[in-house]
Amino acid sequence: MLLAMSRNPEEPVYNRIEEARVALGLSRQDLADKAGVHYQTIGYLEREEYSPSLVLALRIAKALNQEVSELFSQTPFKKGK
Amino acid sequence: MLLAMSRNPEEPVYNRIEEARVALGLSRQDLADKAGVHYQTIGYLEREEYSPSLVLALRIAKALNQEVSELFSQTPFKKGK
DNA sequence: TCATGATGTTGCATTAATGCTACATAGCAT
DNA sequence: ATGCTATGTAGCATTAATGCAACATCATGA
Repeated sequence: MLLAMSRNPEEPVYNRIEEARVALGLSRQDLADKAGVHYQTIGYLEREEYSPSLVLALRIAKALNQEVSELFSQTPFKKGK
Repeated sequence: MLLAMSRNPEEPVYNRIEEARVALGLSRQDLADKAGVHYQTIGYLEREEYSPSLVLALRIAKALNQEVSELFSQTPFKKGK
C-alpha cells in the first residue's frame, strides 16, 4: 500500500478522519455527502493513500466539527486522542 | 484575474500569507525556501490564483508560525486581523 | 436464502497544483 | 547610469487529487 504522496514526495499526511467520522455515527457516504465529494474519496483519505487539497480538508473539518490541525498532521497521531 | 479554483469550482480559499510573511520581514523567496517550494508558487498563492494542497498549507503555516485556520479560510478575512 | 449496506480494490479520465524558465517592471541603492 | 532585489505575467510539462464505474467481500437482518 502506498503512502499519501503530496507533490513533495516522501511527505505523508496523517489524519483521524475515520475516528472522527465513526464517533459521529456517520458512514463514508454520509461524510462524503456533507463534504460534497465522492464516497470513494473518503476511503482513499482514511487509508491515507493520498492527502487532500486544502479546500477539501477545510470542508471535511467543518463536516466533522473539528479543527484542521486536529484532523490532519504531518506527524503520526498518538492513538486514542 | 482568476480566483483560486479548487477541484470544486466556485469555491475560493482566502489567505493571509502575504500579511504574515511581510510581518516577519520575509521575501517570497525566503518563505519559499522555508516551505520548500518555488518562489512563484508563493506569488500565485498570495494573489489567490489557486489554493494550495493541504501539505503545502501545513508547511507554510509552520514556516510562518501560524495555525492553518489563522492563515486560510473559505470566507474572506476582515482586514487588519 | 436473499438482500442490502459498508467497505476495499482496480482502472481510467480530467484537471488543478506545482516546478521551472524567461521576460518585464519598478524601486532602491551605489 | 547601472545593478540588484522583489514582484508580476505568461507559457509549458508533470503529477497528484478527484470523479466515477465495476466488481468483490463481509456483516447483518428479514
